[in-house]
Amino acid sequence: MKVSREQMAENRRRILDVASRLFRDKGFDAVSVAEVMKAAGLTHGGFYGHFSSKDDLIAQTLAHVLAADSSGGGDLRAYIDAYLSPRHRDNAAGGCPTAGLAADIRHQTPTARSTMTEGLRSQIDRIGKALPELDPADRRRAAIGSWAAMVGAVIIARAIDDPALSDEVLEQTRAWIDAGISQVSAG
Amino acid sequence: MKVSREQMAENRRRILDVASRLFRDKGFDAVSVAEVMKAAGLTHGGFYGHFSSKDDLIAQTLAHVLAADSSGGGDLRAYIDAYLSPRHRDNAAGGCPTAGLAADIRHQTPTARSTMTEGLRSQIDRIGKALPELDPADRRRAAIGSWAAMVGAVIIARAIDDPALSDEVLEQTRAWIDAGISQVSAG
DNA sequence: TGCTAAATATGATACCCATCATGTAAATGT
DNA sequence: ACATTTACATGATGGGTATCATATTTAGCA
Repeated sequence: MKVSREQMAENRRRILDVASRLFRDKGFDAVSVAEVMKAAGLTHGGFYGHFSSKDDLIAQTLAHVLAADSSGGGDLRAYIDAYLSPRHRDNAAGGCPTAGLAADIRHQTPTARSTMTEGLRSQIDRIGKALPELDPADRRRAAIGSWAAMVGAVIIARAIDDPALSDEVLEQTRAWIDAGISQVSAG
Repeated sequence: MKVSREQMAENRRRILDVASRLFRDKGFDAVSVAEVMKAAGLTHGGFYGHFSSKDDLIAQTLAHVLAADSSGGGDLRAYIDAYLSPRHRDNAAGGCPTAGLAADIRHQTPTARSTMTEGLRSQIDRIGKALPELDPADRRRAAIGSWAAMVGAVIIARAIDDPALSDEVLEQTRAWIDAGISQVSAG
C-alpha cells in the first residue's frame, strides 16, 4: 500500500537508523537486508524502492551516521572519558561509528570507503580544534595519536572477555592520553 | 585417498596457515570453508576430518596465529616502526592478528574470544617487559596506551582511502607514542 | 602380500541471502 | 470523485554456504 510522502521519508530515516545500529553491532556482512527491514517495521520487498542495492544502503548509512556524529568538538576531556567508558564499550550499536565499522570497511565499495575517509578527516580536525592550547604541530600529533589510542582501546576492550582486563585497557588508555596531552602542553 | 601421517599433519598446518591469512585479510564471515580448503590445495570434503565446524576452525586458527606471533618482545622502537609502517598497513593478510581480527571477534564463540583475550594479555605483557626503564605503573600505562594507539592507527590507516592522510595517521601516531614514552622516562 | 582403517574427493542437502516480479491499496493531482 | 501513480507486501529465483553421505584410494599393519 502506498503511504504519504512524510511517511515514506520517515520510513527511510528509520531504515537508516536501524541499519546504522545493526551494522555497528554486527558488521556489514552479518546483517541481511531482510533483517534491517524487519527491524524498521517493514518487509523486505520495499527495500529496493529506497536503495538500489545493499552496497547502496551501506554507503548511505555511513553518510547518515557520520553526519549525525559530530562528537569531539566540545569539552575534549569529557568526550575522552565518555569514549573510554565501559558504557561506550558495551554499547557498540549506539556508539562511535569508527570503533564499530572502520575495520569492516576495507572491502566495501569505493563510495563507502571515501565517505568513511571524510568522516575520519573531520573527526581528527575536530579533536585538533579542541586542543587550542597546543601549537599546530603538537596539536595535529596529539589529535591523531589520541584518536588512534581511543579507537584502538575500545576495539581491544570489546574483544576481551575478561572484564577486569577490559576495564583496565580503557582506564590505562585514558591515563596515557591524559599524560600525553598534559605533558605536551606543559613542555 | 588416504595420505601419510606427516602429510596429514602438514595439510592441517597448511589449512591453518592459509586460514589465518584469509581471515586476517577478509574477516571470518567473508571467508568460506571451501575457499580455505582450496587455498590449501584441497577440496571441501576433507575439512570435517580436521575440524568439527567452521567455528572450530576459527578457534584453532586463532590459537595457531597467536602462538606464532610473539612479536614486540625485542627492540620496541624497531617493532613500533615496523608496526606503523605503510608496509604493515598494506599487508593485513600477513600482519598483526589483533589489527586484523580484534574487531571481528565480538560475535565469535566463547572459545575464540577467550583465546584472543589471552593473546592480548600476553602482548601487553610483552610490550611492558620491553620498557624496563620505566617504573611499574608507568610501564603498564605506556604498554597499554601504546598498544591501543598502534592497533587503532593501523585500523584507521587501513580504512582511509587517501594515501597522504593514511600515511600521516601512521607517522603522527609513531611520533605521539615516541613522545609519550620518552617524556615519561625523562620525567 | 593382502586386509583394514583412514584421509580426501565427489556429490548431495537444506538453508539463507540479495534481488526481482507482481499484486494491492492508498495518496496525490485533477 | 476518479484516474493514476507509487510505496509497500507477498512470493519467486538463482546462487552461495555449512554440513553430511558416500566413494575411492592408499597408508599402516598383520
